[in-house]
Amino acid sequence: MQPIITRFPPSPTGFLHIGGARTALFNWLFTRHHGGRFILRIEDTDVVRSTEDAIKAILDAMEWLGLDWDEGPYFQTQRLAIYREYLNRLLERGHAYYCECTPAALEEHRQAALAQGRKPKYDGRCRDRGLGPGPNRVIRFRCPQLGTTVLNDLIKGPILFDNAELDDLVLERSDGIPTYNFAVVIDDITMNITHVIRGDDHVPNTPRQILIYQALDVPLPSFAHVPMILGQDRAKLSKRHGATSVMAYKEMGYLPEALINYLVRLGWSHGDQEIFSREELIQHFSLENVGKSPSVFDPEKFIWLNAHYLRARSAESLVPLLEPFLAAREHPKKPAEYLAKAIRTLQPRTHDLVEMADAMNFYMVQDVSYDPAAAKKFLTPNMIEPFKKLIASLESLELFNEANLESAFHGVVSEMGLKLGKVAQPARVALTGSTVSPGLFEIIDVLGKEAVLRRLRKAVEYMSG
RNA sequence: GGUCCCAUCGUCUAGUGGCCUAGGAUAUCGGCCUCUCACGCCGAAGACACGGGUUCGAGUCCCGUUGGGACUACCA
Repeated sequence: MQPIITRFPPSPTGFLHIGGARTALFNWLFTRHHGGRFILRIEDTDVVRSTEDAIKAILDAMEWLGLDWDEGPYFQTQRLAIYREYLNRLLERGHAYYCECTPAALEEHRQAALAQGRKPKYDGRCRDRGLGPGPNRVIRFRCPQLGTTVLNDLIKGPILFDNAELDDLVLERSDGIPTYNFAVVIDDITMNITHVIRGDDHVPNTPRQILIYQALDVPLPSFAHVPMILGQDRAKLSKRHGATSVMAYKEMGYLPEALINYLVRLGWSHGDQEIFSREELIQHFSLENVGKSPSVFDPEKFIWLNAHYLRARSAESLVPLLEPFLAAREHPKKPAEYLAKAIRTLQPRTHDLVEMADAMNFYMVQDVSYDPAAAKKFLTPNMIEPFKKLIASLESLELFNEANLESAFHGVVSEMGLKLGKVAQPARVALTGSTVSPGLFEIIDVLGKEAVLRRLRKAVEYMSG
């Protein structure tokens, strides 16, 4: 059995988006599962729209997601000689021909056909003129007009196309650069690609590509077309659906393992399992379990997964990931140990790193500012006495740990004949400025004796003033 | 318009003719836990688009209808 070789061929005309990332992921998983080779190929034949920035952005995103490749990146614009060679073979065998129709004339034809309700396809007027090379001439593929072409799709099953529906597509532009449909075939042939796994928006292209394989008399790879990812309006996911770039999610505080897990479950399943480690994914992934229908991108489920992975990670590993977000909020640097301890209290309470960085605020500042409503409700003069007792009790504590803190609190509370809640909320406001926070004793433990006493005294001052 | 694809809770999905009184997840709602908020746990509500066949039996197979989507470039 021949080794499996797949490829991911983004065109560098923009960032790596969610749909492309899932296609890359499926290719990667399929390849890793079978122990094959995964090739990265940059399809930059659209020289007008391709940019260096986009190439870098795509590579960065692949790296962030942990989708490593075994070969490449190859660039199509560096392979022009190869395309030329295959083009000559096609020309020699009469499978291709020169055409001198101008884009303007073609466009006019299209419009006319559309206006009359006819199918807008190239009419083949240069087909048999026996034209040779010349300025402003393109090379077209001589498409068989009879018969049917069958695409045996691994996901969708057999799909039949009537060749009469196809027209003579352009293989090489007038500037000598091949078009996508030609370059992709030649690359897949010369790179020995065994499985072409791509979005099903490519299905209509496939019969034309198959015809080129046949004209060249080379064997076909296997094709697998995965359904689209749609936005919430059920249209193909695009910029207008909000964030669609992979790296935008990094900036929004998402974890790569969450994106991977979310994306893989869009179209693929393994029974009822929702959470997968990368190893499990490689172990279980197969094309047979890829569904046929498109799926809607659901930010709510994605955020749930992200929160899950945020909780699953060690607090220590989160420190370097969170630091840029903290720095963006202009907090001074704190020791990693302190940050990890603080992060641990926030892990079950936040869904992403942005939320976490915001929630970190009271751990990062010198003095907290009170939420006005919270202060008004809880920092009332009747709390002065309990707070003073609390301060005295905490001051005398040798070991400032959660257990001792808890008994110190309970001591004060019962002495005053109060419920813990009566003191806890005011203390929370005093320490964090807010009525919502991690557990009181966790906070105190992280903040440390000095900061806690300082904030409690400030609160007493506030209540007295 | 033409060609092609698709169709199970709002969303992601399990289901490959009897195990389905249709399962899980998320979101929603209720309860428990509790120093607040989360987490966690328990529970509720919620789907086989419709119509014909085939079959002893259909969510599962076939046909049609409807609905949605993709493509229709010297973009990829």
